[in-house]
Amino acid sequence: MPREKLGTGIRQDQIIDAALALMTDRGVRGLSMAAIARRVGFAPSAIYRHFPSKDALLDAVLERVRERLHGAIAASRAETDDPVEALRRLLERHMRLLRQNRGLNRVLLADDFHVGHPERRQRLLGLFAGYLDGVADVIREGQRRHRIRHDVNARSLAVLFLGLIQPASVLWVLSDGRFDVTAQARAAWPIFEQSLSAHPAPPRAAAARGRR
Amino acid sequence: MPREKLGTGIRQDQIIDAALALMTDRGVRGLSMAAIARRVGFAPSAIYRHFPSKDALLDAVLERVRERLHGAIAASRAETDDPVEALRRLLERHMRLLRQNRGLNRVLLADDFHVGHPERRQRLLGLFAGYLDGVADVIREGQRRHRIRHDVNARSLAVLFLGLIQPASVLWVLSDGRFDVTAQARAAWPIFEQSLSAHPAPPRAAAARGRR
DNA sequence: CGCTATTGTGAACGAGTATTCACAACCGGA
DNA sequence: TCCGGTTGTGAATACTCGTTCACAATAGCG
Repeated sequence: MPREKLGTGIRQDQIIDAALALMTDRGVRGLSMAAIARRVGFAPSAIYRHFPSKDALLDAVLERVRERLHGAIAASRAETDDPVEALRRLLERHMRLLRQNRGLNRVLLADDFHVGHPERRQRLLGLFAGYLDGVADVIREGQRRHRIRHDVNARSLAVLFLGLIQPASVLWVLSDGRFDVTAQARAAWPIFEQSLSAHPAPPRAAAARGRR
Repeated sequence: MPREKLGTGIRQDQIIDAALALMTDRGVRGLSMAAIARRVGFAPSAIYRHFPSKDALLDAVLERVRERLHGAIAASRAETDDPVEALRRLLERHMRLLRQNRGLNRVLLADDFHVGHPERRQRLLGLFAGYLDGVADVIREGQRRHRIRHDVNARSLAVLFLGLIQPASVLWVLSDGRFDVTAQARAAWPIFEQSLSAHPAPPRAAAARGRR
C-alpha cells in the first residue's frame, strides 16, 4: 500500500470525522487511537503528527460539535423573523443533526466529557450555556414583541426547550433508532408553542392545587 | 488488619453502594474493580466471591437504579389521588433522588450502558420504558377524570415530563452543583401543569404560524 | 471442640491502552 | 535536480485493567 501524504489540515478533519463516527457505535469509552487510525487508513502513531495527544483530539471533537449546534441556532434565526417560528425550525434542525450523527449525542452525554479533565467539563458546560444563551436570546426577542409570555424568565424556557430534545434523543439512541423522534417532536412542539403564548396566571388551574 | 468475613448478601450491597458512589466523581469509565475493592476495604479479587464478573456487577447496579426510580413513581401515586398532584410530587421526588446520588445520573446517561453489551442496553431501555409507562399511566388516569387534555397521547406527554428533569440534571452535574435544579423545577412545573389542562386547539395560536 | 464450606489474599497473567522514537518515504520549493 | 521539512511506519515502552488461582483464615454447624 503506497502511503499518501496529505496536509495536516485535511488529516485533522479526517481524524475528527473518524472519531465522531466511531463514537456512534463504540461510545467515547471504546474510542481508541488504534481504531481511529484504522478508520483513516493510518498507523496509530501517525495521529501524533496532527494532534499532540488524545486529549487535544477530544477537545477538537468537542469544538466541532459546538460549531454545529451553534450554527443550527444561527441558521434558524437567519431563516425567519418570527422568534417562535425560529424556535420551531431550531427544534427540527437540532433533531436532524442528531439523527444524522449519533456520535454527537454521545459527546454531549458521555461521562468521559462529563468527568475526565475538569477543564474539558468546563468547556462542555460552556457549550450548553452558549446554546441556552442563544435560545434564550430568541425567547427574549419574542417577549419584546409580545409573542411570548413575560411571566417566565427566558433562561428557564430555554432549558424547557432543551427538554423537548434531550429525552427524545436519548430514547432514540437507546432504542437503536426505533423510537420515533420525529413523531415525538411533532406531538411536543404544539404543546410547547401553546405554553409560550399562554396567558399568565390562569385563574382555574391555580385553585385546583391541593395544599397552599 | 484482621479480615472480616461477611455474608454475600451484605457484601453485594456494599459493593453496589461503592460502585454507585464512585461513579459520582469518576464516571462509569473510571470505575475499576480495584477502586471499588479499596472503598469496601477489600482486595480486588474478593469481589469475585460475590459477583462473577464486572458485567454482572454493572447489571446489579442498573437493577438498583431501576428499583429506586420505579419506587419513586409508586410512592408518588400512593401519596395522593389527584393524578396531576402525583406528577408534581414525582418531579420533586425524582429531582431529590438525583441530587442525593449523582451516580444515578451517570448510570442513566453513561455510554458504557448505552453501548457495551447490547443486552445491557436493552435493559436500560427497559428501565426508561418502564418509567415512561408508569408516568403515562398516571396521565391516562388524569385524562379519564378530565383533569388532563385528551388531544395528546399519554406517552408523548410522559416523554415531555421527562424533559422537565433530564436537561436540568445534566446541567446540574456538569456545573458541579451550581445550576439550581430546584429553581428550574419550580419555574418549569407551572408551565407543564398549564399544558396538561390547556384547551385543545386554541384558535389564535394555530393561525399565526407562517406557512400551511 | 473440630470440620467444612465460605470468604479473603496476594501474586501473576494477558489483553488493551496511549505514547515515543529512530527510520523511511514523500512533497514542494530553490 | 537536489534538499529539507513534513508526513507515515512499525516496533517498543510503560501502564492500567479485569480476571485467575493456589493458599490462608474464618464462621457456623454438628
